[in-house]
Amino acid sequence: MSEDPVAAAPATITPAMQDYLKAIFRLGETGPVATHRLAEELGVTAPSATNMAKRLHEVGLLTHEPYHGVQLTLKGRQAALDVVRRHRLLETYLAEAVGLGWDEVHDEAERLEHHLSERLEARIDSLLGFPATDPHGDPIPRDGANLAPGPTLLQMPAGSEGTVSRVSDRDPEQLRYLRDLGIIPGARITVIEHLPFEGPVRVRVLPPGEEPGQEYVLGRVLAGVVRLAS
Amino acid sequence: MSEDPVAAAPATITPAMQDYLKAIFRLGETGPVATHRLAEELGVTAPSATNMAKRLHEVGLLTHEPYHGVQLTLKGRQAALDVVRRHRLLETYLAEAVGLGWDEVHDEAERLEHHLSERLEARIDSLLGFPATDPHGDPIPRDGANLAPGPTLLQMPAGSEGTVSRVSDRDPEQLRYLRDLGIIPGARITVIEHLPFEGPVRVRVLPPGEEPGQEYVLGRVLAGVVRLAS
DNA sequence: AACAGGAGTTAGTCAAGACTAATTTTCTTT
DNA sequence: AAAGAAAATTAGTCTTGACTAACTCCTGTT
Repeated sequence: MSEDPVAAAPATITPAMQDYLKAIFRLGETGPVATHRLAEELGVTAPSATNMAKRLHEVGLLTHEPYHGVQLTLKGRQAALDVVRRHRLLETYLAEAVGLGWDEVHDEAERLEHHLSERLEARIDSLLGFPATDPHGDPIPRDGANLAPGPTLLQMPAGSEGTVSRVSDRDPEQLRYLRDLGIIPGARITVIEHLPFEGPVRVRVLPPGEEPGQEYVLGRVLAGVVRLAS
Repeated sequence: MSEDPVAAAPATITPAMQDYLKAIFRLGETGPVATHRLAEELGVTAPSATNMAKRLHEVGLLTHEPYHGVQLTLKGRQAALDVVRRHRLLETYLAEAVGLGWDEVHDEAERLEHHLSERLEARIDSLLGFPATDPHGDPIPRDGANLAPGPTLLQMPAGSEGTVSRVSDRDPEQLRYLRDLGIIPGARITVIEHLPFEGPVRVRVLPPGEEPGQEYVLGRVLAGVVRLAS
């Protein structure tokens, strides 16, 4: 009897968890994040980071490959975006409506971001006129969609599953090829494994409507062009 | 070496401690507070309350006479007033500046009150023009000064008339109901009669600005929650 | 190919704060 | 004055999230 690898929704994401997710999001734009970098970023010891990594892995917010760093799952990425959104919205509000200095807002937002209800978040957003960026010019994520175009298959750890959101439209040849494989927006896709030495990616594809699902191996160029919904 | 009986300043007062102090302050206007009342108020079990009482005693925020309840020390009372002040200031701000409804502000303030920096507290106070009372009519403590609450409708004899000074802010349902009746701070109210056998109370209400006045019958719970200016 | 040193993990501890179960005090009622 | 009920406490457990100490894995040198 082992844990479900496709872990259920975490009942609640504690403030500490939110801080870790946010830090991983910030550090992890390009690949896995080493636990010691995480520890350093958060000002905790290395074992604390490992420990939290294990727990976040268990609730399915990230994947933790022992000795090789952590990577957010789609769910984890969404949760991180939620926190970043609240943080930047608060910074904007504190600067514009409350009149705090732009050097003061970060610390205040850091304390409040974990305790903002959805109702209050929405109200502040609307009072500010749905701003696109915070006072430092950083974009404020909205609908989980805007900030990032969504990760490519290359960036997703083995085992993760998601829905294809878009496919680069540059090369008609590529597009036709991918369409023949059923890799089109809306298709469900599972990353089975990354083959070693910068190798290709094995995936299982479930085109919308079709059932059995089919396995393919995609070269890195192709895998880097397919993005999942974030 | 043992603990100093005249305990030193507690390094930090945790959010949980703040909630206990606030509840004791609210319940303890007249003498010691029984731990089971405290537990009930906070929605925890009796042992949890006893346990926290012991810890707060150790850091000198209250005195705990085993089997005979707790009482705030001066330091504890001051800490409680700080929390109450932040709570009521936040309620006022959320209602006046953010535009939340008077039945919504309590819950939001409850979440944020533990994470308000002194800087932000002072800024909000000044933005509001140093208000004396919150939207429910409760006084906002300042410099540790506090005020006696007026009598409730239950305590007023038939025939007496007065102005509503404050309404308990605990239950949004109650608040909406009372507001619909025009029972808000500033309304004129006359107690017509107390119905027999612990019965409800008949009152006439004159909301501020409105004229004719209207008669209602209030259950004892509701009547016990509406206070008149003293 | 061995190995040093750094990164990562395991094991064990601690404090806050909640819980249940069992026990003790105090109060009320006959 | 004794019995029961109600209130309070003790004892022991659990979870979260941090820590130190000790061990293991990985990698870049020689």
